[in-house]
Amino acid sequence: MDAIRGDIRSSDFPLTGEFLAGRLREHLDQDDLNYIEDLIETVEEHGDGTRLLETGDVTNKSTMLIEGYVFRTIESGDRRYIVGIQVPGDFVDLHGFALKRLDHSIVAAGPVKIGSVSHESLRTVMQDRPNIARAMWFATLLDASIHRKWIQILEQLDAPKRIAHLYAELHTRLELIGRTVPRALRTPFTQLDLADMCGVSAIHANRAVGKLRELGVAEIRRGDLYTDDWDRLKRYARFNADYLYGDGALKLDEGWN
Amino acid sequence: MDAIRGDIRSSDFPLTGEFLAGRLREHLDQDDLNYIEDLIETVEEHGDGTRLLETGDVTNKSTMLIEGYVFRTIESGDRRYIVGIQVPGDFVDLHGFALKRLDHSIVAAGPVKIGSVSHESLRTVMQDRPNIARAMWFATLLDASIHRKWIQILEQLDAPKRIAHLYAELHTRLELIGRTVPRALRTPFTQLDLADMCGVSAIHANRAVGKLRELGVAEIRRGDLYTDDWDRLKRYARFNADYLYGDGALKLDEGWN
DNA sequence: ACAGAAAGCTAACATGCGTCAATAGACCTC
DNA sequence: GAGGTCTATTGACGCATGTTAGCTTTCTGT
Repeated sequence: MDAIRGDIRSSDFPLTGEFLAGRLREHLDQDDLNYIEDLIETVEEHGDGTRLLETGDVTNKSTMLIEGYVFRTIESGDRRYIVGIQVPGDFVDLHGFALKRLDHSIVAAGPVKIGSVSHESLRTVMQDRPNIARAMWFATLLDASIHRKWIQILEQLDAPKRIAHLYAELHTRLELIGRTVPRALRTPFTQLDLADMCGVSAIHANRAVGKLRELGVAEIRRGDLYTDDWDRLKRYARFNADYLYGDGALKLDEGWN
Repeated sequence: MDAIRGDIRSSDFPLTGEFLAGRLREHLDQDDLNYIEDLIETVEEHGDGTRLLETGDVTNKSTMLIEGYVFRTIESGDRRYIVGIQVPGDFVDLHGFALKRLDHSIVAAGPVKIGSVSHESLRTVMQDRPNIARAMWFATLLDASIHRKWIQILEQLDAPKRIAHLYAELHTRLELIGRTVPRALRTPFTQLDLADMCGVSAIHANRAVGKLRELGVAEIRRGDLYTDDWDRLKRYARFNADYLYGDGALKLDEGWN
């Protein structure tokens, strides 16, 4: 009830359903997808920077991102560190269903549309729809796999390559939900956002963006990336998409329940 | 069957059960713990550096660490990046139960003792013991929380503080399973291991260890850390244990099944 | 159209970290 | 206990990144 804060611009409009359940999609049939759509009880829009969930919050519902991007952030000192990004179709706080309090905050990156599912409904899912429950567990494991990749990226790459890798990852994730356009990737990220994702200062993020431009790898303007050659960008960033399990590596062959 | 490689030094000896199920422990009763102990079908010992599981492996059993430490590693270029550490009582590849292939490797850090649970048994657990299934899901969510903290640490701290934070985390995790000694924390880590965890060169890890010594924060000799003042070390590393959910933040108050 | 605010850009200098080279200490094997 | 190997250590130099300061461009609201 109080977990969602910020300015609500409108609410209660229809879901497209087009990409609903995002990466869970290929593991589920139409019946499952309808079932998930029915779980969503309320839909809201929020503006840029809205703090949707706060570190330490105890929730009684979970949030699915329908439109836009959100950041997972950890605050320390007086600075913000971005530890993850979610794209449409992702549940942003499924872990809040099993863990009492949240270990990080969720902040809107640009305008967002979100749907809410009560934990009570999720409990019913766990009971009645093992397929969907399994797909949801898969989704949290996929988040963990992405976290591990981010750790490696921070350990291995310099700032320009980190930024390139970030966009490469987003491009692949958006491809998986059919949300890409040919030669660009549009985001509302500022250079400060990029800096907070890459663990560098805003000024150095600016240098890094400049280097990508200079090298001809990509042109980034106000968050929007333009490139004629995604393959080159991905090679430059040493990007390998395996960790995103785009081929649907959920074990469904052997029913558990 | 072939997922476990390396030199097996002995096998088939009794479990102590003392810390069995590690961080799951406080969420389970003695009956549950006995049940888990019975799940473990084989116990093996392996030497330092043994590659227990390989990126891309498809497994039909999951591994619990009983003694020692293991690294989660991602290899890229010709270098190894450590993206996580497990301590006794942790399942190291529960995600291999839901995901077809593994996104990273598991390598023994020093000598280890591990137990194996078949995925067939786990399927039975999911059906018959919702309490335990829940605790296992919790364990994978806790891993994700630790991953997020590592991301933040890499973004925020310099090398000396990263090393201090690493030992602070291990100290707290070992406390949770009753495995600490007063003024020290013994590990088999080399400075190269520390470097691969912190994303710096081995030489810089050496400088960082030197700085901790110089500052009087801690003395690290061949992986073993000595300090008279854990609080000071934790303050120096800006360590806050909340992300480890040591108070047992699993939502058990409302049964799901 | 204008003014203020937010975001992007540039330069100069300090520090963290990588690399190379060389040495010293610890452990292992015989 | 001698030799070899792995690990730890030190110094010199260069690049990556942080910090401060100031400036320019773009957005936004009126």
